[in-house]
Amino acid sequence: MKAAERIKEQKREAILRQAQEQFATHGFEKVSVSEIAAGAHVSPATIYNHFGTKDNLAREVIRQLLLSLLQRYRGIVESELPFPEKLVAIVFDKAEIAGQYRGELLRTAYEGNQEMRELVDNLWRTEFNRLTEDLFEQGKRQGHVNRDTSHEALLLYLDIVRKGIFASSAELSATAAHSSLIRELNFLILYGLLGKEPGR
Amino acid sequence: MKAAERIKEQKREAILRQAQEQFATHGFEKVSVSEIAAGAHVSPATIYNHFGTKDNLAREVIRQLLLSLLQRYRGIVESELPFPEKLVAIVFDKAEIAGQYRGELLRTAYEGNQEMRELVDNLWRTEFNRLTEDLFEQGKRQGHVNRDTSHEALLLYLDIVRKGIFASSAELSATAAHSSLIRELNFLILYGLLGKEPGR
Amino acid sequence: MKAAERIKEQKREAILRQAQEQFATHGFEKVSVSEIAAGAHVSPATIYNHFGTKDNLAREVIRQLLLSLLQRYRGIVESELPFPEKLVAIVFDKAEIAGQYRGELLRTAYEGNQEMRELVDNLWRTEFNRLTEDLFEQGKRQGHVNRDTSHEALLLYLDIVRKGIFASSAELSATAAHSSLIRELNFLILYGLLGKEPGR
Amino acid sequence: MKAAERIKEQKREAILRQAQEQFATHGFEKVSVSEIAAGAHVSPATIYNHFGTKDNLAREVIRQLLLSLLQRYRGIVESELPFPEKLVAIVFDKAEIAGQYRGELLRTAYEGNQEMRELVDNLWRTEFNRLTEDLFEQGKRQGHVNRDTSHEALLLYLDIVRKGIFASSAELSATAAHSSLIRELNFLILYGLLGKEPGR
DNA sequence: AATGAATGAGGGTTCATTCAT
DNA sequence: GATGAATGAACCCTCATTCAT
Repeated sequence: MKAAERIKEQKREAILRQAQEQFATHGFEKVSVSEIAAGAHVSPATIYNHFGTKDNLAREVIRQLLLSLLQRYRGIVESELPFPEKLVAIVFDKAEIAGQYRGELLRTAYEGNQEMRELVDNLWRTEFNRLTEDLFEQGKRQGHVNRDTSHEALLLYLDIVRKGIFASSAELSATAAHSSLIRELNFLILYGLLGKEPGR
Repeated sequence: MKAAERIKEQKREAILRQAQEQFATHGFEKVSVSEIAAGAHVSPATIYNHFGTKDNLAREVIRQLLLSLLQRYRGIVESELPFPEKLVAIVFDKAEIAGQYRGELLRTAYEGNQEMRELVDNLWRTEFNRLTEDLFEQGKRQGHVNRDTSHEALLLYLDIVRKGIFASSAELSATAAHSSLIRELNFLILYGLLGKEPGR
Repeated sequence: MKAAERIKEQKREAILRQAQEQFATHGFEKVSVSEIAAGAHVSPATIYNHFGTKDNLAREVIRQLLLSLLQRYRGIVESELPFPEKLVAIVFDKAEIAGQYRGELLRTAYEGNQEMRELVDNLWRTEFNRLTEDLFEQGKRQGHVNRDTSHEALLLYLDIVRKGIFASSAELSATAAHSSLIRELNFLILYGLLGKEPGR
Repeated sequence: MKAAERIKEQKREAILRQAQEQFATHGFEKVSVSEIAAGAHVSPATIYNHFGTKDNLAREVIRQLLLSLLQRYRGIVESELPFPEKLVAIVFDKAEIAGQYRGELLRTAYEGNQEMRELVDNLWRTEFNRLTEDLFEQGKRQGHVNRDTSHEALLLYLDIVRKGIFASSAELSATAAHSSLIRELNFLILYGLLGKEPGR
């Protein structure tokens, strides 16, 4: 019995891995269940036994993604890094790039399903935001961040930059070698278009 | 004969208008050619006479979008606004929000077609970038922008922030009323997370 | 244009004929749209262009059946036949046998669709019943039918016998040759199990 | 070992009970083997171990049904009721209503299987008919039934009325309260549309 | 040049059935 | 003997695309 369960679990994960990969590469609509099945060396019917619906499969992929994202995020926020480096780490966290397609996927999953909405709301609007507030509290306490700036605005800016980086990830990875460009980009994110580095 | 040509042109534009609208609202995959045809009071076959392919239609929609975008952009860059306001105008240009779905559309169009790729590359990487360089040259000349920062990095940052704002446009429009939040966001974009406004 | 419309109408009718035939022979669930399509020398997609849904197709089949049934029925009731022969004609009307499967089909169509329900209710409970009442009024006036028997009961009995004959049509047609058996059956329907023919 | 066999028998019967119930409620095609399995707290594979095929299961259900029907029928025929009441009891025997769906089931089972055909033929055309002949012999001996009417015709009429009542069972149960209607219906079955009750 | 009808290819999904455990 | 997992085949349906008119 143990062996059978292990095999089942392996298939389930193969399916999830394939789905995650293909959705990320080609988008939810462009990937057929048969393709995922083929990629996971499994019959389409097996996918339905496991997840019931293509939509459900997508939701499960998102759930896993969000959870792993949260874990990485918490790891960074609670690490011993200096505050500015935490910011940079968060903004560039490669794992997030896997979430590039979250926009599209989330819309599909989020709009179609009450349960999913609750999961995302709970996770994102509670856990993520709480962690981010902790982070900026640190930043303010250590004098890096302007005390007058509201948490709301900080959160929004961080989110925008992250999303923009996902959306640009193709170009970014193309120029990844130009580490000097990345350094400059970091600088712009931290000090803005018009800002000047304190010490300069 | 003039009349016949005018009618033909009107149909073509009705199709493009419908396509642009529906793609933006429901996404490329979710809109069928028949739906566009119905919306434009035209037979599906007519769409094929004009554009040959659904993908081609999408490409034409994008082409128009890019061209109009470029025009608006040029308008802002060559306007008489003070430099920081130009930046803000560009970043928030509402028209861009109409292009929110470009991500999805572009993928479809860009990946599938050599010609399209060339168009986008020419337009974006040439025209847009040249305009943006002009802009930052202004900024540097007027002392707003650090001379040491490369144009490449400035372009990238600007692009990231714009894309991030598209991706967040739902949340943004929800909180549009909170103009104080928007003001703070502007500040963060211009002066960064750690920066301090010169005069403060 | 006329030719095209004629061809379309021919295809539509070929589909309906095939559907009616196959549904009657094998039942709604056992017949696939592809089979009907093959039988009508048409692509499955064409069936969907014409009827939208397998259920809808079934509904259309029923609608036609009911309407033709009503017409035959009216023909009999309003004919010049003597009253007892009208009864026999109605009970045995061969066309009704085509409706053998109405039970199953009707359930599917009736339960699933408001519009259908209204059609059936209107046709059956209004037209059919009115005609039947006319019929029995004749019978009572001519002294054939007991004035004390309610129309409701007469209707019900007639319906039961008709449905029973559909259900037994296989056996009946097997013994159709035995016209003496049929004559006896007529007698039983008219005078019952215990009844005695007036003149005997 | 006795215990093991008893358990096996219990499962078999649970499966049959579930199958009978679900087939009667939703029809053969609409019920999946998995649903029956779930209802009987058993794995689908167990059903296949016991019955080999969904069709086989249906046949077994029918076999049981026919046998129990036969028993009830024999009970009525051999009872001490007066003849006319026996007729009424048979015609309205509620158990038959459970067989309402026999039409559909029988078609599936009967058409698909030689063995089944033989069973039904044996049971129905032998046992049932013999009992019915006994019944009408009683009726004739007691002077209720016309001696000139052939057994064949009496059998056929009885069958027709019974089948018609199944087919109308929905409407009948709807008006079940109107016992006066039922009384009238009985009268019509016994004395026909044109007949007159002897004593009246 | 425009159309309406027709279709091939493919998509999501279900289910009777099998098989290793 | 019983099971849960897996699957092949089929089903209903959609849609980009073509073609006769």
